[in-house]
Amino acid sequence: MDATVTLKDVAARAGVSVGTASRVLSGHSATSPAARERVRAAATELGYRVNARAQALRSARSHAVGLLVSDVRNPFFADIAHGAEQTALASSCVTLLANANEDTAQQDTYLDVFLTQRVDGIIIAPQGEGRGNLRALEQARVPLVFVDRTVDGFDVPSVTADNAQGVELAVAHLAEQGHTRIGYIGGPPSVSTGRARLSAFLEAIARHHLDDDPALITAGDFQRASGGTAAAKLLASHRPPTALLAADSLMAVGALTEVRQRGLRIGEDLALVAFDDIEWFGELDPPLTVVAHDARALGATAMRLLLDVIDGGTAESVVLPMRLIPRRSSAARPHTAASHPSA
Amino acid sequence: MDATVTLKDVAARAGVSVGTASRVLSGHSATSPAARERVRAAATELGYRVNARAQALRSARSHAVGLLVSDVRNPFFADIAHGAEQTALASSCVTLLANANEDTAQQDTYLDVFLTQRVDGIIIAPQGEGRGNLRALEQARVPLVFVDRTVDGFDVPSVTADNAQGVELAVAHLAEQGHTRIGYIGGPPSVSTGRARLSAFLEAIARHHLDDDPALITAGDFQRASGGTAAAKLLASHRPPTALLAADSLMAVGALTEVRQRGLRIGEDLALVAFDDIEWFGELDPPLTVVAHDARALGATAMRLLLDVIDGGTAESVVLPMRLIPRRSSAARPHTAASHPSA
DNA sequence: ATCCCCGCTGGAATCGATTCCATGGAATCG
DNA sequence: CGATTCCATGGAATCGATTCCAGCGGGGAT
Repeated sequence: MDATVTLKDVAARAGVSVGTASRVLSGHSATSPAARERVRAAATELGYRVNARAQALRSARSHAVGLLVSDVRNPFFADIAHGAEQTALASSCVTLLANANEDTAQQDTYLDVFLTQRVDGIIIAPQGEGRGNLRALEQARVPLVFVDRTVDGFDVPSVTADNAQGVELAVAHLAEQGHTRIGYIGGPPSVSTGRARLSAFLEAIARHHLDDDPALITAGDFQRASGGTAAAKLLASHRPPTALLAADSLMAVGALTEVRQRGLRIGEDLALVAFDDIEWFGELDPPLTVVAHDARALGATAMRLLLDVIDGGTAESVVLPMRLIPRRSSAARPHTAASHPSA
Repeated sequence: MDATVTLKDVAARAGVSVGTASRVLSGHSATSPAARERVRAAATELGYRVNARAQALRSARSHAVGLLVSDVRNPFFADIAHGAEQTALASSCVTLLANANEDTAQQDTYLDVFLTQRVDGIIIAPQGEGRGNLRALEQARVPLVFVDRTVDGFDVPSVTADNAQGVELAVAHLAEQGHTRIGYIGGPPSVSTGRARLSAFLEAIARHHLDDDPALITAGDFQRASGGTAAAKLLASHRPPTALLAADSLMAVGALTEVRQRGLRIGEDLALVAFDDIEWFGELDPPLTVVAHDARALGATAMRLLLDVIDGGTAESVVLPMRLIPRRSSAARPHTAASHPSA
């Protein structure tokens, strides 16, 4: 049971050489049944556990992969982390967790640590323009997979959500309810999902012949507070929107708070649709309509891709579908909204 | 920039032996300024990065620590993970994340993986009675720290919340509002926090001379669904409670849903207080009164303790205080509750 | 019966970094 | 000026597991 039991000890107890012991335990080369049995018995009796560090030094694999997200406290990334980690475990790989905290410098710090630890591969929801260590990764030929986000100019397999489809679902849903003025609370242009969702929104607006007033377009930073600021700006405008579409869940919560403080009722005076489903969005009052992707599947798929690349395969990027989950927050119809007390 | 640059390459380029190169880069032994400069320059030019695996094999430290929680998707554990991980990073240690999924078998699987990876130490929010691999850890003398929960019979430093104080705060708060019949939705007796909070509740009830009707005590499993079941049972009883106290956040959400479905209004017909503050509890309608501990501090403190133990120190267990955050969900006064429509 | 082949084995090299040991040269002191 | 000390350094052993290589013995084929 002691962690300091080494292969040499096992070999000695079994009365064979370390070479034979290794062959038996890794099961690769031919070994005699007698040796096999004795080595296995010795290993069990001594509580032998292979030293992954030594193994990693000799062979190329370390059975450790890095996962770099912006913040696990964001339920969306927590789901990704969980999906990735469970998939890794099934291949007996450990997951090194890293939070970039929306900070490019810390992202670089962690990539450096990953490189030093000689991980077998890295899954990352990248920040910024991909200058710093992201390039170093490519040059070091470390298997890499992007999840949720991508960076232009990198030939790296990715697992993303179908943002265009998601936006279309949301806009179509609101248009169907009769809304023509939809206020958009977007993400930062420095993140690929921020850019993709904005352009998809502009296209969807045009496709559905809705109001393309530039005053209806705002941008936040995917954090809660910015959602409130954006909502305030939209609602204070000359002709306020009758519906809001927020590009992520945290900004949606910020918007929700702001709307309430203005005495407006979501789902009655104003419709609200958010990206990313979070377990408790259905518990809010009113429950929030969302365009959701399966974050856990995102993480699990990314890990599968990564393990494939590590094994020498050539992974193809995957785009997962989004789906609309209509709840009460988008029950508002514009005529009602038109009569709401202006702020 | 290539990951395959080795110390030998650096030494060759600097025109010194590997021994000298190692001494310069680790900065331990005396080296001449000339050698220092040449080695450093060579290392930078080649983009040398020490191989942590090889380093770990030779020296005792691997600069990797394991963190085992039941589920990162639980915001409480996500906070712990974040706090722990950031603290580890400051000591340039990586954090291996593991989800036990409330499953003792998977907990054992992960402990095994950690042992194989030869981590420097492990932080764990333990499950079960501590049979399986938890004992193996103790025997292997791997530095260990318990977080949030403990297991009887283990002499392991821990970082926990002051459950007794938290329960007292909650009960005192409700008693002050005039409640005498408080329904308790507890955790599983297999988890230390479940046991501690229940006994603290019984003591607090006695101390405040409140109704000690055994029908007011229920237990769940810290998962959402069980909170709903428990609430249903409490509310269907002959003399339903006028206030509910839930031993964790997920069960509180379950109870909330159940209460709503019965047409009762939290904060008016019935008071609800929950353990664990979660960012969006203030966004619920009504905002939830909670007894909270700083989960991030819990994780950060646990990591500090662990790093201390790894460095040969003898860490003392820490008990962090809890505090009451009163919000509208506990504004209900019992006389109102008494007149609510019975289910 | 001889030869060859194949399965199994022990021994040794290897991965990359650390650290001990011995040595050479310079510096210091009597 | 000679002897002792000390500092910097190169070389080698080491950590634990894998894998190549050579050899040994047995069985089958001719």
